[in-house]
Amino acid sequence: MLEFNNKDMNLLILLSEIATIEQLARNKLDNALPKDLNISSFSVLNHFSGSRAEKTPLQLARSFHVTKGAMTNTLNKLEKQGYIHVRPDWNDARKKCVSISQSGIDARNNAMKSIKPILDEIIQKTNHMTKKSLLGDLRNFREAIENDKV
Amino acid sequence: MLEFNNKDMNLLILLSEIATIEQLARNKLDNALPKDLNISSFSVLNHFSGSRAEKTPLQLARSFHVTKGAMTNTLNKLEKQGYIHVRPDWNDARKKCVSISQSGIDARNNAMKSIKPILDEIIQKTNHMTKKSLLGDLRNFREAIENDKV
DNA sequence: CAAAAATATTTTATCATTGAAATATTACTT
DNA sequence: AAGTAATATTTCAATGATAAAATATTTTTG
Repeated sequence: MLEFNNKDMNLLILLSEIATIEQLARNKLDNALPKDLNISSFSVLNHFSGSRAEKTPLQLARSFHVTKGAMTNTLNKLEKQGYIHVRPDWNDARKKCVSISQSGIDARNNAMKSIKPILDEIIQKTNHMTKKSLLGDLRNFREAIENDKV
Repeated sequence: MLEFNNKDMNLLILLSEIATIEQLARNKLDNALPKDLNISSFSVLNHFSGSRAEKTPLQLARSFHVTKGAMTNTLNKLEKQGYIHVRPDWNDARKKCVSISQSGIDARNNAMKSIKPILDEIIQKTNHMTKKSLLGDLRNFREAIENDKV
C-alpha cells in the first residue's frame, strides 16, 4: 500500500487549516464591509493608510501577491470611486503612480469602523493566544513558500 | 485624527499574512497538480483517503467551508472523472452519499506524488520551526473565527 | 392529517482571479 | 543608432467561488 510520510500529510493539514481561516475571515469581513468596498479594495486603501507614499500598480500587485491584471481591476474601481489618485510617472511612461485620496482615507476609516466589531470579537476570543508569536511564525512560513523556486 | 488600536491593526496584519500564504500555496500546488485535478478536487479526494466513510455533499461543503453550490460543482467533476461514487440515501431522498472510488484513490496518490517535491521543499525550509505548535495555534485561531456569530 | 417549516441539492447570475496575449515604453547590446 | 530584450500596464477568455432562488423531500406543528 502506498504511503506518504507524516511530515507531508501534516503540512497539507497545516495548509488546509490556513485555507480555511482565510476563507472564513474573507467572508466575514466581506460581509461586514460597506458594499462599495470588497476586501481587495479595502486592503489597498489600508495599505496606503500606513504609508501614503506613491506606489506603482506592479509594486502593489507584488505586495498583495496578486496578478497585475487583478491589480489593474482593483485600481480601476478605486479610481472610479475617487478613493485613489493615479498619475503617470514623468520619468518612465510605462509606469503609473498611485496614491490615496482624502476620500479614500475617509472610506478606509469608515470601513475600519464597520469591521471593528468582528476584529474585536476575534481578539477577545483569542486573547489567551500569543498572537505575536503566531504572526512571527507565519511570516517565516510565508518566506519559506515565497522564495521557493520549485 | 482618527486612530484604531494596535490590536485591530495587528490582527489585520495577521489575517493578511494568512491570506498571502493561502494564495502562494494554492497557486504553487495548483500548478504542480495533474491538470485534471485542481486543489478543490484534490482536497476532497485527500479527505476520503483518511477515512473512506461516505459523506453527504453538505457534510463535505461544511468540512471545507465552501458553499453547497461550489461543492455540487466539485463533486460533479469528480463523478464525471470516475473518482468518486455518488448514490442516493435510501432513507432520505433529499440526501446523497459520496465515497471515493479505486481510481479516485489512485488519482489522489498520483497527485500526492506530483506535489511532494513542493511539500518537501517547504518542510526543509521550515525545519527550524515548530510546525506542530503553529498548527495548534492556527486551529485555535480558526475556532475563534468559526464560532463567531457577529 | 394538512399546512408550514426545515433540510438537501441544484441552478443561476455575478464577481474576482488567473494565465496569456497585446500594447507601449525603456534599457541593453553591438 | 538599430535591433533585441526587458519592463509595465491592460485586455481577454476561462475558471471557480459566492449568494440567492428554485426544486424536492422530510419533519414539525397545530
